[in-house]
Amino acid sequence: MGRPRTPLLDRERIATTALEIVDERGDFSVPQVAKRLGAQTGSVYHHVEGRDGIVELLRERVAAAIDPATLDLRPWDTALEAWARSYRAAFAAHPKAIPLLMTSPVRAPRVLEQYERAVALLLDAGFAPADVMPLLTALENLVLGSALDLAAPETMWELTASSPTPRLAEALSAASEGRADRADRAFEVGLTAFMKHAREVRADTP
Amino acid sequence: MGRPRTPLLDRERIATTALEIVDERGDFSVPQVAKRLGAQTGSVYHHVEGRDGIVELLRERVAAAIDPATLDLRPWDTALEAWARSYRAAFAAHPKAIPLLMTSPVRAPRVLEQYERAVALLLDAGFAPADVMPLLTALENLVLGSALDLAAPETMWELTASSPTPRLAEALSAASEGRADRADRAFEVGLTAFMKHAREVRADTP
DNA sequence: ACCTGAACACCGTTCAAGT
DNA sequence: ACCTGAACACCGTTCAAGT
Repeated sequence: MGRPRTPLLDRERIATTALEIVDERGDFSVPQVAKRLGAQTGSVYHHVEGRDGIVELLRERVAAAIDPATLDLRPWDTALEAWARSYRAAFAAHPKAIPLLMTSPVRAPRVLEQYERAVALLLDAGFAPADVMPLLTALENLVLGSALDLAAPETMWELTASSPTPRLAEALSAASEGRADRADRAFEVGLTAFMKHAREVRADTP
Repeated sequence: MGRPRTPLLDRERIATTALEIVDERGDFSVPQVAKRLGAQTGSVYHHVEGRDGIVELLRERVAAAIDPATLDLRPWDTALEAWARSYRAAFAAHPKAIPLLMTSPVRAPRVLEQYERAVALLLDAGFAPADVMPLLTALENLVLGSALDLAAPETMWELTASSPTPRLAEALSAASEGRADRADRAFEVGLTAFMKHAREVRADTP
């Protein structure tokens, strides 16, 4: 046995396969990845820092879909809003992966760089330095919270006869149907609220 | 062996022990719970629907700390804001448990009942039925997203020399120190924005 | 009814041994 | 350098057998 002529594994293929499995099943294991690539479980550890390393790879993969060009837009609020939408869309493309990726925030260099540019955007727009991080963190919370909603089970609001909830039923039927639709609308509400507040904070900055 | 004179296990003790372990280690296993209660692993399955059942128990436990009396406050915006704060505080009391509980939303009868009352609060305050669920879902996203932030690792913004981020560093040093503090401020920003938006939506409702 | 003890299939991780 | 094969400690879950 030993080493094959052409390598079976590399970080690229491991990440692709793991994401494939997660998209299908909502989770993955190292043996599953290895088997799908025709290798032994142990071999994976020569390319990647354990299971956690693969998860981090997935985080970077998904985050790579965030469009950095949004931050070139002007004025600042158009840019920030477009960035937030692109950020959420990147996660929405892999709904089953969201619980796995959500545990810790994306801190890959590529994303850190975008935060750097988002900070510059706000500072150059006239925001007070002390206001910038709380605003960006709140925006990140909004994006991740809404993405989590996207991953929630479909029968979220199963109304049982045991606990009567007539007003909730009324509000639910008045809302549009479909869970993606519902999640999208909630995101829009949150984003609208955030952007409006951000504009006011800037207007109040001397 | 067989059955002891006084039962070793019940749902109550299983939940308490599991939460204890999660608070300490950030995760738990069925064998760990059993061992701490002096029982065999298999015995746990006589009281609880597997590991997932225990997680659901934890969700209910943590959610039980949400103060329902907040929803009795008036006017409606005071009530809604107090409820959101209590909701988040319930999760904040068990930061290490958050990633475990976040995967699916709390849908225990006790919490569903509170949503029923929150819906009634908004309907009675004059909100349009179609606006209520998007608003409440957005508020839930805000609470959960901010709770997730609370569970994030401490060294979130580790700035490496490899990718220079001077503006980010500037914004970070201008913000107050401490991760809990930072997370709290971001939550306040989000909550302020949301409440302001909700008041405007109501004012625009005929 | 409640628990034991053993079994099963599956993990994540490490490491000597091979080419 | 890259992979195998085997090992280790640990899972979640089921179930006959005991009292």
